[in-house]
Amino acid sequence: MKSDSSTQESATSSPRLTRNQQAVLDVLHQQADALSAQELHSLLREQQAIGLATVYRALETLKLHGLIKSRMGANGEALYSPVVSDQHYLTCLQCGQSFPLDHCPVQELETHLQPSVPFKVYYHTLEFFGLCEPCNHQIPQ
Amino acid sequence: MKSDSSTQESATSSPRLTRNQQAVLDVLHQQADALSAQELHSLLREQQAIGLATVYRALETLKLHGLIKSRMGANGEALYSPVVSDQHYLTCLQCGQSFPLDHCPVQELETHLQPSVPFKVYYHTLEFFGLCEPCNHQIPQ
DNA sequence: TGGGCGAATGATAATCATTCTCATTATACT
DNA sequence: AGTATAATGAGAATGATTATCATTCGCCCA
Ligand SMILES: [Mn+2]
Ligand SMILES: [Mn+2]
Ligand SMILES: [Zn+2]
Ligand SMILES: [Zn+2]
Repeated sequence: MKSDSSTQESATSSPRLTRNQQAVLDVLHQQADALSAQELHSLLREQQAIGLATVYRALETLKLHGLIKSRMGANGEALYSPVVSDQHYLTCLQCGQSFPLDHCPVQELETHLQPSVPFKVYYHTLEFFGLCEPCNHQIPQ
Repeated sequence: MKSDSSTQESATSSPRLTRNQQAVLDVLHQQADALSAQELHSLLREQQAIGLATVYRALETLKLHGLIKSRMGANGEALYSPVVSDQHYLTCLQCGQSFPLDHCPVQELETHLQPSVPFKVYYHTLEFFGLCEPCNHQIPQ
């Protein structure tokens, strides 16, 4: 179970990925949940030498190629995941916990989407915010 | 059309807002587009003395009360808007420009939502990412 | 009406994820 | 091999957001 240098298909034509970009993408594909850049860096370091800046640059490139997406974590860090994982969450505004939805409510909407401007859609983000059961009770007032 | 100190109704029971929290909320209601915390601070300063920290604290409180929501701007700053404005965007991954959608595709979905866990939903965020027409051509490869 | 107290505020420092710089190294191509 | 170009890493810089902490405000009640 290692370096699948096969993870390629995407929204773009033909992404020529560097070894590091491919390594980042592979780790993201191996993980069940979204990872922060720094978590990614730690995981990658277990197998090879790589700088943090390179991880950030790889993430930027992969995102521009429509291969990965990101959402904002509770503590102000971006969480990255492959575009193919169409996963959404209920997120608590108080404690930051995220509860996964069991299916995407806008899957087919994206294809039917009729933008008023020409635009090439790679992916979407959808998230519901509110209060989880415990937090809903201990809210002041 | 000015300072409605009446902007109150929300998802929560009875939000007792401070003068500053109300001022922040009022400015957000007056603006057509989402504002960053620092833009808000500048606008508020035109009418009254208020510290930047207070603006951030007001935003946090208003968010916890389900009165406002935020999305990540292109340059790493959070953009705040009232929850009542159900507006979504196509955002370009390359240049950061945002193009508004003309209607929300998940409006009624939110009410029908059947979470696997008890959860009080205040609002949702939905955004489509990709490349705008100009950027789609000048992408390397 | 004045005192007391907890919440709110503001100035400022601290935090910390992300980005920038720049010297070095790998890669592609002839 | 030799050169041009892109990628990399270490570390410094950036900048939005948070934490501190001393001061002030709003509010209740004797
Ligand atoms: Mn989806
Ligand atoms: Mn909506
Ligand atoms: Zn919670
Ligand atoms: Zn663009």
